[in-house]
Amino acid sequence: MADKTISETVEKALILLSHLAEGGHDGLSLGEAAERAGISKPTAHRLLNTLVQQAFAERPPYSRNYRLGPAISALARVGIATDLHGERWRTCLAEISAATEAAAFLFVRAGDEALCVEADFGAFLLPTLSSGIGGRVPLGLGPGSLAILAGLAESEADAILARNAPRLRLTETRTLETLSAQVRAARCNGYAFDPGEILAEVRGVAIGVVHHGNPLPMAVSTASLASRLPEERVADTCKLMRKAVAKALGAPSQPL
Amino acid sequence: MADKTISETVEKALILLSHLAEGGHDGLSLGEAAERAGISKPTAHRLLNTLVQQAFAERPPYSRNYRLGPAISALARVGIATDLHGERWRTCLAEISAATEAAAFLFVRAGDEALCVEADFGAFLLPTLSSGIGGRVPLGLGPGSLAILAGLAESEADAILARNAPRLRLTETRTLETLSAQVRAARCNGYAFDPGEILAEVRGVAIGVVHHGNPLPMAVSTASLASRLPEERVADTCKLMRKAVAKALGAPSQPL
DNA sequence: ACATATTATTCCGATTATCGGAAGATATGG
DNA sequence: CCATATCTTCCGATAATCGGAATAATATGT
Repeated sequence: MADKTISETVEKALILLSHLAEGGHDGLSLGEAAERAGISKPTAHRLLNTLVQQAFAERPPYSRNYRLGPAISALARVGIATDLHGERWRTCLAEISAATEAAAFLFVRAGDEALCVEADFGAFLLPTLSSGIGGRVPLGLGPGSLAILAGLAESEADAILARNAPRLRLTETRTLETLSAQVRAARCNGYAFDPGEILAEVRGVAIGVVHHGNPLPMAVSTASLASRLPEERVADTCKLMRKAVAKALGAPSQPL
Repeated sequence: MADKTISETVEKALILLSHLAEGGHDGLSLGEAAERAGISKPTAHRLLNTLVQQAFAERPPYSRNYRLGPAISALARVGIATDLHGERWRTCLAEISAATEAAAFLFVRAGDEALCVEADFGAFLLPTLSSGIGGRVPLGLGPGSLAILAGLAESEADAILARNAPRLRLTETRTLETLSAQVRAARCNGYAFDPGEILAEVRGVAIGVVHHGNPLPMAVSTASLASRLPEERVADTCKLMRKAVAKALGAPSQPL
């Protein structure tokens, strides 16, 4: 269905690999992994074994699951040490921060949380959910989280929201249902907006990072004082963010 | 030829991916990548495109090369933040350090260098080549480097030695040829030994990390004062290191 | 600016690996 | 110890893969 210049088998293996990250230290069982990746169990089995053989995955001694392996760790250490993409994201965030007079953040999904891996507070120090690089937020809290959820399958997003429920600061007017609706809205708008719901007077906008049409489990978000981000400027802010992210990713512009 | 439970296509793609790390920021051209991975150019082209489509690779805007992509960076950040394997390696190094009364290090290959990603100096502060976590050594200098080279194809190892020649402290008795011979010896012995050649009075032993029979571009090494590591204890030290590494990797013991 | 060499990309038919249902094995829990 | 769930292996029909050769795009030298 997709391009003819693409190997479907490898595509499945890579999807499987991406999903393995969600299992964290304990990994995923064969069935879980197969289901999340949308492939049959025998096929998943063969592909996972291939990943294991090449050390991209491994099986914890105490269980029959699969988790990310030493080869990924090696790539990770090298990637971090050589600052593989950090500089480009920092540039991206700096642009956004400068143009919007807001703090800008890059989140990546880590299991059921969003992990802040880059941040640019610009000239203004704001209280934020993640409080900067290394900070974590349960998926469902704040616009960055919502934008990441919007990139996932709806059933998966809802499952995560349910698991994170205790940490999502739910109230009478803020329920799992309203959050799920916000995720759907984000999916359809292409951005997530928090009008000061979580931290009073702090507004945020976030967009998911899309690479070649596939949503990555990453999001770029901004946070600013409500007075600095009137609703009518949200659309403009988004356009600006999308442009900056597209530049960071290279040529292929962000869709929507 | 190999196991029937393994996908050859995916195997090739993963090998390709591993080799992409060697290109650093500039990446590798199609031809280079295909050659290093040992596959034909059309196939490499298709597989690399698949990697690009899934964001595991990307093409720098200014060249036609391929390099590691945002998805790898994302996995990397998550892996580091959740300390995916760090704890196990630290335990491994601590065991080695305690048992041998020597400093212990974990190196991973980063292009033409070895990058120290974990270190345990034990009770003794020694001068070392990499001087600890984050330190870099050109491949060819020190036992850890040699052990990594020993895990590569001979032609590739020699090519790296040649490129690194200016940094390898060559002398009349220490030439590219003797180094190449040391790599071959390490490949056949299963360990690399430095009898104080680089830093006087500092001896080191290193073994490559092997996962399911495939050498990973990683090595565990020790460094201690010459008086503490007489030649006759080298074999024992190696056995001990191999056992510790096998434990760190899970069940499958280190061969040789 | 043109010609040439190099490298990347597309095409396509023969080959071969892949896919997934069903059967068998292994672990888990009562 | 048996029942249940999950994982793993088997195997033939199917469909994707492979790589040589042709073509296109880019880099290099004059």
